Amino acid sequence: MKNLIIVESPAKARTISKFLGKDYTVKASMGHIRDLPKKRTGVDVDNGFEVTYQTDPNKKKIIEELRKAAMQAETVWLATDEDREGEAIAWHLSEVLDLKESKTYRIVFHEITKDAINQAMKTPRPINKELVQAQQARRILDRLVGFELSPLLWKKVKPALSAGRVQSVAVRMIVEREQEINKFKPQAQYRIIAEFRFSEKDNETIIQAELSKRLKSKKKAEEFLQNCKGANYEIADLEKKKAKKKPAPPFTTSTLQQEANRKLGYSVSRTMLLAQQLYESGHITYMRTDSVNLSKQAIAIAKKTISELYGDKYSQPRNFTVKAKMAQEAHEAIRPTNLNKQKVGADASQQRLYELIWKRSIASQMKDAELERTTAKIGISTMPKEFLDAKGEVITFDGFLKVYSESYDDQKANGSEKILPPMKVGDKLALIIMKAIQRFTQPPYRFSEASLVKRMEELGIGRPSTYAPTISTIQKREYVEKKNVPGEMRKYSIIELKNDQINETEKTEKYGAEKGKLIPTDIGVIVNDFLMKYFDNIVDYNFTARVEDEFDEIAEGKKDKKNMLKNFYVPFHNKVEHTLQYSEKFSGARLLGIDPKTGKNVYAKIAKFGPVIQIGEADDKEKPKFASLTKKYSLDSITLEEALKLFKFPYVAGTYEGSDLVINTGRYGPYVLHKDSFYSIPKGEDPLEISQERAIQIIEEKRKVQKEKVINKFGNELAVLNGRWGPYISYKKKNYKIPKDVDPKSLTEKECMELIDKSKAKKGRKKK
DNA sequence: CAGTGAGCGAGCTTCCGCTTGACTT
Repeated sequence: MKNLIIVESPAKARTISKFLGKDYTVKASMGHIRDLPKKRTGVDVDNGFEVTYQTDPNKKKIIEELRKAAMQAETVWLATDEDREGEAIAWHLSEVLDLKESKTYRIVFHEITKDAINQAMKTPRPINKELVQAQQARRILDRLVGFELSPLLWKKVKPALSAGRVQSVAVRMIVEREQEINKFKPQAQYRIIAEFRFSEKDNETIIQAELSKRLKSKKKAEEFLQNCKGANYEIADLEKKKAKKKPAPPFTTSTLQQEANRKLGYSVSRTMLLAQQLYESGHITYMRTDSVNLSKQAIAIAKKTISELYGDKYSQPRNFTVKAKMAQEAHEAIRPTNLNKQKVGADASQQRLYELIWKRSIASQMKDAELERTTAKIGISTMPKEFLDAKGEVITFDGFLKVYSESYDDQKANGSEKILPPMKVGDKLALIIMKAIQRFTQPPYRFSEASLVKRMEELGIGRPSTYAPTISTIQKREYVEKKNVPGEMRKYSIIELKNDQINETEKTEKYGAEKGKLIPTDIGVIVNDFLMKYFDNIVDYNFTARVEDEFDEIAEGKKDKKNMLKNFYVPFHNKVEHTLQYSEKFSGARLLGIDPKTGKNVYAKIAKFGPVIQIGEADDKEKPKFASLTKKYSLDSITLEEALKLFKFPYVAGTYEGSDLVINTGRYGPYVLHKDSFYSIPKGEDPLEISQERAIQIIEEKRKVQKEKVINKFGNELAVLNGRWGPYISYKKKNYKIPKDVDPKSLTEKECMELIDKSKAKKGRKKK
């Protein structure tokens, strides 16, 4: 073997090996090949922050393969990504594979084309040791922060919690957003809208207009309408303005996650899974990137495709520059590998994601859209200083809008693109109706997974490869929950002026409802309070930005890794030690009041197994009593009355079939206990209010499901069962799918075994 | 994929970034 090229991703390796001849073998490292130990820090803080690396046991096979290939090769080309992590991977490879400097070259390329690779091989360079040092500094800092703060949380708050440079700031953003919303006091204002028609020409067209300012009180709104009684209206001024809209740049990981969430309703992890599948089948470029750059070749193909599909006048090749603060741009933007393919993907959800990527990439290479915005000012004879505005917008050239337009989180469904009828200054208008509608100012929106990623990217916290995992971590630790907020009802008033009569009516509206948003839990709030109190420097929004600057200086050789780490670690570690020794247990205890029965204090706090109510003090002779909070309540809002009710558990809701129906809450939520069997009470029901009838209903429902569960049984190990997602085959504790066109009831034992064999065979193929 | 139902104890938990499998529905 003459040449061995090592890249990070196997899909990339496959593509490259197609370009290159027999003299080249291309292999993938599958990311990092070794790391700090799993169970201990692996950093000798007293000895210049020397580290111990361990090879990942799952990577043994790959490493052996690479080592063998490297020994056989005349030349080894380390072609990992051109960023801090990629440089470190190259260095680890050279260490672990014991590569000889004389036959090892470090190369980088940004486009996966034959030319780019050949060019890269003409300009090899040694491994950049400073950049590797910077990566080590990053890794060590994250490890020390995570492995010192987490155990502190176990001791002071609750076991099995975690904290880190990235996740703790993400939680902080969600907690603070919720606090802002709770603090928010809506202000009422009045919006004046009016409908007119022309009094001297065509009577059909209705013109809608609005007062540009809002009126602060009901009194002012009434006055305004009073003053309009008997008024004449005419067009006082007409203004036409030309405007342009530019297409958004091609997708990065973060913008793809946001748009797929807004337009397709995909979660961040679903988007990444589908994108990975598209990437592995060769349909799109790499999906973890912070670059908006397109290759020259891609721009050229886009130009050709746009001309063919829409005509030359729609094409406008463009280069975009990065917006993201800490972008490292090791890859291109996310785009179709073949921009002339409009539709690809193995299933509907892949196709929809691909279509989105295709449209965004193509639109980014198209002309600006041109618009004409018209504003007509309508004069009111009784109030010479006030004007109502009628606004219209016409698209004079659609440009990129032909293909794609970006969505926004706060997009309001008010269809602003209205067209105004032809009119001129002096045209007289007749009022049909004028309304003063009470409107309330709005609190900020809660974060969705995607808008959280957007904010993280703005602050430079996390990387494209970690956005999705971070979001799942903070949910797994139960710091935040993804939930729907039902919203509440409120009244608002409308004052109408019609035929010179003023009428007031009251209406009801729903407000504050949100879907799939991130909401902090009690534990999330308390851990954040703890970190804000003792480690505000770590959860500072600019902490990452500041250390990133220092990592850059290390990479440029201007700063020493050991000094940087020492300057951070010494005060940090002292603070950890000090907190460990001197601070009380941090339970977020809140005194709710006095228990009328015992006269003892009632607290709401976090205990070892989550949020509880405690009656009495820990150092009393008599041990305090505890009750867990049910889902409905949170620590910072539960009242004394509600808290005392929780001590009702376990209680008897009635009897059934001669046995008690006992209601209780346990490890997995509230349940009904009846004759030694447990029946979960569905989420959303208040377990304190379970009647005998409801308890019986819950039991009967479960019995019915269990009865219907077994469709067919063949011996002890094989059965056709009904599960949450429909019928399936269960065999030796493993489950197998039943094809859609097969009737599960008619399946024989033999047919079942055939299906099982088939699915095993399929798996075998996939492995290869 | 369907059942689990704590709370002295002993020993465990944890970070961020790079990758894709193995699992399944």
